[in-house]
Amino acid sequence: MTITDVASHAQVSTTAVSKVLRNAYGVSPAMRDRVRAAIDELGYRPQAAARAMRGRTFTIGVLLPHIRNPFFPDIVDGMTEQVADAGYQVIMVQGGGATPTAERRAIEALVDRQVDGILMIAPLASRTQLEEVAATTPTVVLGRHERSAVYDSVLDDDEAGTELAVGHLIALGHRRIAHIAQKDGSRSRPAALLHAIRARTYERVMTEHGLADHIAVAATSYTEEGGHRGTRQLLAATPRPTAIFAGADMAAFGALAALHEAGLRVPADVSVAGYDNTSMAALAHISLTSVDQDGAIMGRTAGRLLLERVEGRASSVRFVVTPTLVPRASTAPPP
Amino acid sequence: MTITDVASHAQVSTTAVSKVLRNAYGVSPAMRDRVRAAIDELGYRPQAAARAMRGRTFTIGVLLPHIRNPFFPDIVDGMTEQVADAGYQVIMVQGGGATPTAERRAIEALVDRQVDGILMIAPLASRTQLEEVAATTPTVVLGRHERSAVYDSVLDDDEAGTELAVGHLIALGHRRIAHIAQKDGSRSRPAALLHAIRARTYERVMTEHGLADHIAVAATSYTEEGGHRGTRQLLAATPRPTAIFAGADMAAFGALAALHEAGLRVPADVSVAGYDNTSMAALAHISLTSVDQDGAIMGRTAGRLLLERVEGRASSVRFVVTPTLVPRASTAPPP
DNA sequence: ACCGGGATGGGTAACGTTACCCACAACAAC
DNA sequence: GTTGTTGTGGGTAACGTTACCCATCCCGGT
Repeated sequence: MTITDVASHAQVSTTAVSKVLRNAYGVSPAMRDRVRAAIDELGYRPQAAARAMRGRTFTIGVLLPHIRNPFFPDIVDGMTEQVADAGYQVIMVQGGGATPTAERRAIEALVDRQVDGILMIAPLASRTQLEEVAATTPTVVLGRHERSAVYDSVLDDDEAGTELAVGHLIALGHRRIAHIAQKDGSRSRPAALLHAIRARTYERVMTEHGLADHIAVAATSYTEEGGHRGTRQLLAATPRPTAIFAGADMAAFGALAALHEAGLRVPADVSVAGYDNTSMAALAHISLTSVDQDGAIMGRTAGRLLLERVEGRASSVRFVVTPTLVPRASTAPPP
Repeated sequence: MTITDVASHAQVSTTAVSKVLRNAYGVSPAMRDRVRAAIDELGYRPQAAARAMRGRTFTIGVLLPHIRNPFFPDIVDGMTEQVADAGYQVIMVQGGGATPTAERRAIEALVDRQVDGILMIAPLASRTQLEEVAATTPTVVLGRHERSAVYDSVLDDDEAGTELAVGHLIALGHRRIAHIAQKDGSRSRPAALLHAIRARTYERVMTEHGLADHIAVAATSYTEEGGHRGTRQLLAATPRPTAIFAGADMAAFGALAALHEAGLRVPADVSVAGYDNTSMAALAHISLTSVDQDGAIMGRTAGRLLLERVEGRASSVRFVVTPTLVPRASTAPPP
């Protein structure tokens, strides 16, 4: 079932069919209808691979660190909503999270498949690597703060978000506030990555409030397991922290588990705050104070920017959303 | 950067390069080394689209109902682990969950991209539709109980799992046990889908224990929102149920939220059990009794079966995992 | 009657890779 | 010496689609 079959069935040339498929110029309404009818009748569907050889694949690739984080679906759904109408399909690949090698392979997989645009969520790769990809394929990077002339950026103001969270804990009277950060395996360790910003801002805010001596960071990862391990490290200190600011809700969940195992009550003994305001954080049994960033808008914007780039825009755009604090029951004044 | 460039750089034919790339027969070790060197030197990467025109794409497509359910990552990770060594890349598409139209589009997207194999997780499509796809592309269906000669099945013994959960509640002394099920939008409504099995088995177990009069089902969806809405429906009955068996952990989380809002304590007033034993269920603050099924093994097996089919196996395989019950603090004797 | 130009449709050469064949050399068996 | 056989390498025609170009036709203006 190829374009040739459709052409002979509709008594037109393959060129005509191709034009109809692409809404190209030079087709009379009569022919369009005839071709459309033939396509429906035969149930024809164009092969993406053959299209890729000459033109577009109508595919947007999304690189996710992993699909465990409940914040990513918001982004992906926003993206899908935005590009579906234009006939684009969203495909996702997992980047393997902590190891830059796995991420690199995932990005290459998207490039090899000639997707028309790539959204990379918090990639670990060096800026040079990202720009190499962006030189070939329209690219939007989400969650990194550096500016680039070749790709667009969509990000949350992580400084503001961190200030909100840490400021909230300080306002409650906490002084020994610890932080759970993500340690990535990359040698280059781009300082512009969101977790680096959050960690740095945590230290800055602590210092500005005269709490530099109480800075304590467990560099594990933004996962449940990382939060668990990080909390155990932090609890080993004497005196132990009275509050923990986790760089992501997932890590905060792990922190809650570790605190419970240690026999500590939240928030009576230790307060916990997260970041991302995932739906799980709102559950009554968890009720996690968290920083909210609008993932759906970020996803939609990323989609729009990619479509613009596919259509030819060359200038670089930077879109920043402002986070808000959602205080819940996991934070309270220190004991 | 094409195969021709590599060929001329290595002073061999394109055929030779192609053979090396595919590990095909008819290459001397000397030539293989020479070609490999040229490939590395030039940083050549084969274009998936061009390969797809003649041969394989080395891509496995995974259809997910959505990426919000924390059980799916286990499956995807198992799959990835299994096929990565063979050089395959896993790409994921979202099926839109409740609407068969969105799912159909997602499946078509995978077929159009000529993936070498497809894993469909709990698809809603009719068996006929699935078999049409499977006739063209090696297919593994996860979470459906019907037998097919053209695709392989990987599933959890949902009858056994449901018996464990409902039996556990009955053994605790509950009689008014309600169920939260998934209502799919399909007209055909395949009875072999996992949620249909769970609902049917729930009714059977209740009946077998003489509790037919206490059967109460809220047909919403296996999501947090569905669990929330379903629970509100169930609580409207008088007398209200003393236990809720949600067909999935996600729905159980929604149930916990709704119960909390209604001022009911878990498990003192109402017990709650889920299915999937997601990592969230284990959190101390939630401590949800749940049915565990090994997603990693299911994913690995699905990967193995797909690779076998790509290699030519035509017979049909069915792989069933046996679930276990993980009792936690969300279930207790009725008040 | 002639010309110009817009609208419409088609012919055809790519795109990068692989499957299928064939060619040749080296060597063993008769 | 002839005949297979095996190992090794290359030539080439596809695969399905689109971009580019060219051929008509029709209409209005001179």
